[in-house]
Amino acid sequence: MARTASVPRDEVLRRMKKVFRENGYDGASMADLATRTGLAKAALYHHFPGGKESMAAAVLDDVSGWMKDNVLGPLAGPGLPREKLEHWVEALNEFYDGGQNACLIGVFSIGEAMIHFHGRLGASVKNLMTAVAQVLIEAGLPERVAQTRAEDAVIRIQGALVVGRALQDSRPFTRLLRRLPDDLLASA
Amino acid sequence: MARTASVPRDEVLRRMKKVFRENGYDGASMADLATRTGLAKAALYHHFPGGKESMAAAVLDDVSGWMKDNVLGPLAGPGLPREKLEHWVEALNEFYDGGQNACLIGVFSIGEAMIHFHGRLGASVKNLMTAVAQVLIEAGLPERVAQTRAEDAVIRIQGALVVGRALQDSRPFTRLLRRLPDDLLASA
DNA sequence: GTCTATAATAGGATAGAC
DNA sequence: GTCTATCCTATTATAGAC
Repeated sequence: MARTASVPRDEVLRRMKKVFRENGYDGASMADLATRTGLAKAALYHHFPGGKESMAAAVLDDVSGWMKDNVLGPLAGPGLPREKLEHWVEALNEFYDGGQNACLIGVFSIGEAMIHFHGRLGASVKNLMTAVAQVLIEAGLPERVAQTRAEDAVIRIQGALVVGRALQDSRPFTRLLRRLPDDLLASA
Repeated sequence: MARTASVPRDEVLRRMKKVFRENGYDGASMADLATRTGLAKAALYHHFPGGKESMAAAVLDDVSGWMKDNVLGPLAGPGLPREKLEHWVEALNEFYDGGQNACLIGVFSIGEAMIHFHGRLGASVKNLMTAVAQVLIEAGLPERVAQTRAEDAVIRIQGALVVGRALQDSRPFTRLLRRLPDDLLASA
């Protein structure tokens, strides 16, 4: 499993993730993935014998790990609610590159990818909503309000990414992130 | 242009729209489109000589027409702001079948479709945001607030469709529609 | 581990009969 | 207007040398 080659596995995953985000699952061809990772198709199959599906799964695993380390962990960890939410939106801004990157949850929820991955996509959404709601409960909001707002936050993030792509304008996303902590913490 | 055949053009467009919504542009194959419309591939090419791209364009035209008749027109027409917004969410509920149908704006904003249609997608989003903002201005909200809320409404609709798909649960969308008019008209 | 070459299949598009 | 049959390219995937 040790990888000492020219393109480290992390970088391969990073580049594949970019291809999937831009083209979706059905729109991402092995030729794309090979060219953009800098590896020949056969080399990709060496690392991911399951083909495109296992490449997408590996990318999702990588994203899940990042989310656990940079979002779910910090949200569940110590700190003031507001500070944790501020840290969260900063992490989101980085992850989605200010709204320029699509989210794989949206992109993989149609076509062939939906068949393979809908379970994981739903779980990711649920985990995030639960983690955000928990922070809002810590902040003193009633559970029901916390859950409604957490759902609304995830909805808005996904929606802002879609609208931003359609308009080719990252401002809806950055505007959203700026007011999200205040909106979430407003008195009930 | 008169069409007297077994499957009328409107029905063909309806079925193609369904295929594109479920599979995206890159994920919708000519074989799918042929099977699901009930026409042979060659018959589809007879009606849409431009191939898949012009089929998607025709579907987008059809949707634009529906939106103009059922959303943009009514929003710009006579009536109380609240009644127009209530009518709007009813139309959305019908159009997205209670959240079960994806929106082509989101689905076509990646891959090959993004290249062909990003202009139209952005225009659709802008038109809707403008129409909603105008109703809010009629309702007495300051222009800046109206625009912010209209953007937020479109963002939430798109986001609720994505989250609903990922969770395979239409409730986020129906919940959103229920509170949308109140949220939009709340005092500034 | 990586490559070139190639097999096997699916995809978009067309020809030509009816 | 619709069909069957076909073409050509792209696509997924593998073989086998290095």
